[in-house]
Amino acid sequence: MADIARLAGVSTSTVSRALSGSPVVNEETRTRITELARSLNYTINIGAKNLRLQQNRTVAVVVPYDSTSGQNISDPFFLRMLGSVADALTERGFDMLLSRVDAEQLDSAAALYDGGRAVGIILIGQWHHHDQLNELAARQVPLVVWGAHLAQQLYCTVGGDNFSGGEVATNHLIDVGRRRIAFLGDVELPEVAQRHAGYREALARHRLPIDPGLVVPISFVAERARAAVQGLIDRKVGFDAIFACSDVLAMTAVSTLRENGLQVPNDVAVVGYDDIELAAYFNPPLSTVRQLIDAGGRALVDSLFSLLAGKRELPKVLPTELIIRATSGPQRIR
Amino acid sequence: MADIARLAGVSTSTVSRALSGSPVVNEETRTRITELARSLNYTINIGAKNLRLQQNRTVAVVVPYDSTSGQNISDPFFLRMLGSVADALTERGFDMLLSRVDAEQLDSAAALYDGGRAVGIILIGQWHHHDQLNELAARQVPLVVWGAHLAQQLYCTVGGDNFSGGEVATNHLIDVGRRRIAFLGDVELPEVAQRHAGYREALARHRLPIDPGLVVPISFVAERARAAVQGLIDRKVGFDAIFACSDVLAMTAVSTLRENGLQVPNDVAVVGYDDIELAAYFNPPLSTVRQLIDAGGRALVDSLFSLLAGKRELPKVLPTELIIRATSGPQRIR
DNA sequence: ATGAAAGCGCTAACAG
DNA sequence: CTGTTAGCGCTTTCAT
Repeated sequence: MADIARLAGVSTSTVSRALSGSPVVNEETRTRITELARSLNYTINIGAKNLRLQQNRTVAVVVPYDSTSGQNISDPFFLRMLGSVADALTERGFDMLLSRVDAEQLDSAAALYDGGRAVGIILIGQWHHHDQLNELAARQVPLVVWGAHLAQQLYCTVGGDNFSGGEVATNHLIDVGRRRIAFLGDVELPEVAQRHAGYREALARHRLPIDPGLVVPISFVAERARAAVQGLIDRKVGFDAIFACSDVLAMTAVSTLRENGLQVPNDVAVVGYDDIELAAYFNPPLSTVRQLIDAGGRALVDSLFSLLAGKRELPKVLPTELIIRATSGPQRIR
Repeated sequence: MADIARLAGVSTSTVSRALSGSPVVNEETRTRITELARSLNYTINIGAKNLRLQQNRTVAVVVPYDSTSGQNISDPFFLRMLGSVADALTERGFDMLLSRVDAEQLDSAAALYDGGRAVGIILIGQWHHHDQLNELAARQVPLVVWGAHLAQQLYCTVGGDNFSGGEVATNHLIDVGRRRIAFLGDVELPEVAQRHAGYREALARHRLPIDPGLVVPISFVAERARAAVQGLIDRKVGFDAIFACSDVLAMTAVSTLRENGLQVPNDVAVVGYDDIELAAYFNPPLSTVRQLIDAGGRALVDSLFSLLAGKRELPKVLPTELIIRATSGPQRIR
């Protein structure tokens, strides 16, 4: 900037004013400075500007990784949510700092805020870290989390209606004549727990027994789903439907069933969760509970900005919708 | 920091030294200061530190979006590549600034570098912007691009061996008895163009005719693939195989074929590209050309750091591997 | 072992 | 309309 000033024969103040489009600076001088800056590929140093102005147009988006369970960033749902948040942030003219932090040390995510790196934090996936998140919120860290709304929760969440999603999916499976419905998903995770509650509610309403042997606790990793479904078959638990907590799990389940000579939906009906793009093109097309990904990303960003504006932001629950395709047809009588 | 200094009864210099672990500061003072900082949730202001030190540990990762073609960030391959780059950067202790910039104005990506926001740029997807990228490289912007290696290219690329990928896939389809192989992909894109060259090479080597009517130029969007394949069928072009330039396109194609009463692989064999996780669980399991995503992300980051170290970095071509599953079996004689 | 002072690149009073 | 000056939070000589 000093260079530009020297070359233009003015002071740095004038350059600063010209470049920020201040109306007070002479028209001719402004164009001269602007030209000069462009020709030198000069851009304002945002770091210095931020320091001076005590401002910041960056949001940290944190995708925790669980080093122990090998939970990584590869599930299409989370990845798409990331893209959706990126778009919403871009629309508002904010930069996005993407951070992978160890889930055991979420405080290090807060450091991005404490250190002035970002004005707030969006966390994608709440996993097991309810308490840590509450601590951050208690410290007034501007924070929005994609996940389930829990009791005594101090932080703001945005998420799908997991209870209803689980309920609607299970009701549907019962409607098509299924009685022994397996549940695939890690019930330790708040979102999955609520889907499981919806699942139990639907069973109870229809006076169907709840068999713990039908609940298979697996994380969102395809390879584990294969093993889990194989185990279900080998143990001869007896089941005529699967409700899986992600489409990837559901597709893996279908594939494993077929390898075992079981037909979908004739022998076993399957419903997934998320409605990722490929669900419609799967064979058979996958019945699933749709989550509003784009609306979700936008809502996360909206909530964060409300928070920053000093408003007390309530958790948001987005509607889910059952999409009935071919994997959940009625049972064939044989 | 001034607060800490006051509370600890020392000067800011001492606090700075203590917090950066300088050996010169008194043991007792250091612990006192460290404790104080922790209890106040104080973190060094990285912006100010960077300004003073003229350094920076941030890399900008740019995912261009093509507003005209509706090309968005949703293809699983690009999303996973993003995750892979994020991991590689995290390992090196660098932050990742994720930017969605309009593909028509890639210069704005360079602004992140010019403005000291990032030490370098990783661009995921070269699309049609060869010339713009060359300009940036000519300006000495540290830049690494995921894409195809082109002639007279000044910037550094990392990419798969697209020619070989196209050739191997096509050879395989010919080996299983196919003669009329449709090509699905936008040949205007450098990567796809090279796959297409490999495709032509394989056909030529087997003295098979190259029918331009079999080339369907579509971008990486599932919905378009459905229309394209439908068009191929309606026009009665006559084809017994499809080579698609992404797994999403391939899966959509399989789905569309089936809707039209065509069997895969009996009537039409299909080979995809990328080998995304779901390819193995598709029905039938999808034959595809595997790209090394994790190695790719790592290589992008490695190349950028070499560049930053002042080395002249050559383009890297990663091997691809044909994964034969069930969608490319031999043609059934009827 | 610690403090005082200067300066990284920028902006915003305040003068002129 | 433009220049001078001070200071954002930090590190680092140079003294003490």
